[in-house]
Amino acid sequence: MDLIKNKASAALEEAEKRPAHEQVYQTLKAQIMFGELVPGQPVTIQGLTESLGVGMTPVREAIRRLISDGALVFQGNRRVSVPLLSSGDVEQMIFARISIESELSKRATENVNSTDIDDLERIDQRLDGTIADGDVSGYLHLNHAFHETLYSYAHAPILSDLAERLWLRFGPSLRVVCGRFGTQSLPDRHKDIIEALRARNADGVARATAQDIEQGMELMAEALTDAQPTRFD
Amino acid sequence: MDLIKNKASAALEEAEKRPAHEQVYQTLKAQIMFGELVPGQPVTIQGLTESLGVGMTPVREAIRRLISDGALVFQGNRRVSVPLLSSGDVEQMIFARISIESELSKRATENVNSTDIDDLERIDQRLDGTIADGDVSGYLHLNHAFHETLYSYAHAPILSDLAERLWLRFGPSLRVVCGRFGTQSLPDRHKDIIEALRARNADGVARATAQDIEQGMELMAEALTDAQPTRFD
DNA sequence: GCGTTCACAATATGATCAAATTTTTCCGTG
DNA sequence: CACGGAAAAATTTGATCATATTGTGAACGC
Repeated sequence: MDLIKNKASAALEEAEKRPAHEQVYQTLKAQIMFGELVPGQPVTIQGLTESLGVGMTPVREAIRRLISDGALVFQGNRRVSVPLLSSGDVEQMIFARISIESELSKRATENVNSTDIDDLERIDQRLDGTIADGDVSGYLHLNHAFHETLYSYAHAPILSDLAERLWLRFGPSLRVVCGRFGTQSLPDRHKDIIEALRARNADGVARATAQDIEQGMELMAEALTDAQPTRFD
Repeated sequence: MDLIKNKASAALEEAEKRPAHEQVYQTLKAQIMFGELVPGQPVTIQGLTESLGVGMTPVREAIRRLISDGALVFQGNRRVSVPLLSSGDVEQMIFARISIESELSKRATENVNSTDIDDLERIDQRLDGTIADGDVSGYLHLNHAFHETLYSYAHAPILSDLAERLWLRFGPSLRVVCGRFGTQSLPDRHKDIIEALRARNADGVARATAQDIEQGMELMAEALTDAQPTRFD
């Protein structure tokens, strides 16, 4: 009897060399960060073993990692789900993101060469395309790529890791906001960032990054308090 | 009537009932944070299954969580070990710790009552005892307890989580520093923190916290560059 | 309503397979 | 004959799975 592989497992076949638990982790991470899972949605081990076509051990390990990342939450009674953010959570993330990511963009400015900036600009142009098309998924991927690429120039793995962890936390909720308001209402400061980068103006890059973050996160905070006026604590 | 359960036994049962993977995680976390494992030391799954007396699945899950925490590193070829910090790593952690933990102590100041401050002072007094006795292990535990308790007053779980993650990263290396120089050479600003807390001077608390962090981390940075003058990249 | 029972999902173990490191052996060279 | 290095065997460790056990929530009867 040959097992018919579904499309979810087909995505895994790309890098066949890596261990299964690593592949499951990367797959789930992308699904969470780019909002393919809805906040509050329960995540079951057995459901994933079936949809991903692997045993439960790799799935368990991936879920543990994502819980430590804050990308999933353990609901006490053996239940795991995608986190629902409170307005307090978002407020803390705004502070942390501005602190960490401003510094990352400042450090990136010290190290970039013009080729790097060109790469960044190309990503931003494609990003504009997704906004024009209303392509939410593409927008989320390219917006992340823009920031990740910028921060990679800082050569600061520990700070980058902290930033990545924060992105994982708000990914599902950001998707909800985009789904509600569309991509049109998501202004960004990427042009300012690129301009300041070309001028090698580190403080300007940091300031533009902080504004970019604040704009996006404030929008998310509003949408969340709007959607969940009451929370049961 | 045996239907009535008393609180103490219920709490005890709850502690006993924690799943094995959770217990393994907590055990390893403490061992790493308080320096019972040496930086660079390899960590094997089978070694832990024997020393902890549990199966490999709980051990694997705990290790995955700790890798996501940055408390353990995956060495490419399936090997896991306690991280060795470079001076660049320490420098990034200084920035991140000061950013996050200053904010936490600032927020804590807004929420504390005098009982909280008394608790903190009691911890600090016991901490002084361990310094006098040269009790490195006790020092590490109580120093952590002091900061964790202070930050818990901020009611900012996401920021606290980021801080905890950083503590896990430098725990093993801090232990090395203490082992080398003893506890005498570790000055802290805890008295300043408590004083500013009593005055409800949030900026003062934040400043004292930043100084406390900077002093400790700088000492660690010196000791590390001293111990590992050359690194092979 | 309350208590018991039932079904399902999660936890944990041991077995099995694969990969990597270490040790051993063998051959060639000085 | 001794030494060094490469190849191969052996051992150790990691990865995955199948299965048994346990706990949880829900349905049912009282």
